[in-house]
Amino acid sequence: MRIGELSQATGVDVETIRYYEKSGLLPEPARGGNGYRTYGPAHLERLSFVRHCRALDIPLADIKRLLEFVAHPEADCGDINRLIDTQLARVQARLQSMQVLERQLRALRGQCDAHHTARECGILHELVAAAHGEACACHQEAGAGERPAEGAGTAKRRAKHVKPIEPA
Amino acid sequence: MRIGELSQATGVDVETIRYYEKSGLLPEPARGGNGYRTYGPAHLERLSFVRHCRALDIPLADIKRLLEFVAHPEADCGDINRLIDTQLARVQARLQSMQVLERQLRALRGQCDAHHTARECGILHELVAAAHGEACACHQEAGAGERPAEGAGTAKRRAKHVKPIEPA
DNA sequence: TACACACCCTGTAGTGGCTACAGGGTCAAG
DNA sequence: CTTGACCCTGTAGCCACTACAGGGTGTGTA
Repeated sequence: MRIGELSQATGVDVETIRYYEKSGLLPEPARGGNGYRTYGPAHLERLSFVRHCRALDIPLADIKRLLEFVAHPEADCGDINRLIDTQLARVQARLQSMQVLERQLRALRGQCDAHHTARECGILHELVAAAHGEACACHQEAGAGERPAEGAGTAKRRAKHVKPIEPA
Repeated sequence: MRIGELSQATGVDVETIRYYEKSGLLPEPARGGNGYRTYGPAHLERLSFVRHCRALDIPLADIKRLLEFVAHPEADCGDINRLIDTQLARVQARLQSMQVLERQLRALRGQCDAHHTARECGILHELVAAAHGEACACHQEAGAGERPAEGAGTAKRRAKHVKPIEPA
């Protein structure tokens, strides 16, 4: 099986497969005389495993850890549970912030109904008013009137996210 | 006002302010004899605007466009509405995928209750079984038993996301 | 035999929105 | 005269890819 066939079989981009190999998620495959990678069914399975985990939005580093558990079945599985719990908590936190965001954007969107000039646009007015520190439609219900200089540490949180891939 | 004070006043990290400037979101401020940036109330307001938009998870490129509308109030506001609609759609799509994800992870988590070895761990079993193409607890309700090689284009979608900052 | 075309290789750079240094300068207080 | 807080520029890192440049290989057809 060459890389293109593996790609076809799994629906994973060729470049992504090479990227996984470089990241240590897939073992280095054998090479033909021409230098081409040669894969077997074990590789396919492992790639599917990785992909399924990615569909659950599990970060590559965690997938690596899960793969170690697969390789060492005698280990205690407590860490697996914790890993999934962490992932679940991450997703739940994001879910909640998305819900809040949706409400806020809907409130903002409700400020402008028809075509005006930007000067008369309720949305722009809201955004500018918010910048003045005035109460805004989108954030009024957050219970936070004004909290200046409370951040600085707030931005420290980095919760990057890539939309999960559909299950393979 | 020096950059540190602006940072304090808005809760935005100093490095982030400089980053916004480099990205063209903030105008280049005047400089003192020592090369230090000097800001006025207009900068503060503009930074607050940017931050409020970021709290709504609006990408920097779109914020730039909104700022142009602020500068040109005679323009038609239709684009503003479309911009917010797009943003709302983006958030809603993500919201939905987060909801699905949460269900999936919960189903997966339910597979392991106590402490076993990894060999007996229901979670790991599920993940491995899924890699085999068998039906799994997490993805069974998606209505998709097996769709191999349907992807390839699926991974093309890149829906990056940074968790929105709390409203300033 | 000549060529086109599909596939493969490596390596590097780009995405977004920051964050974190390294390596230096400036300024006020003690 | 030193300490420390602040400021400067520039570069590299994060994540999970994606995209390309610049080359080699293998197969089918004219």
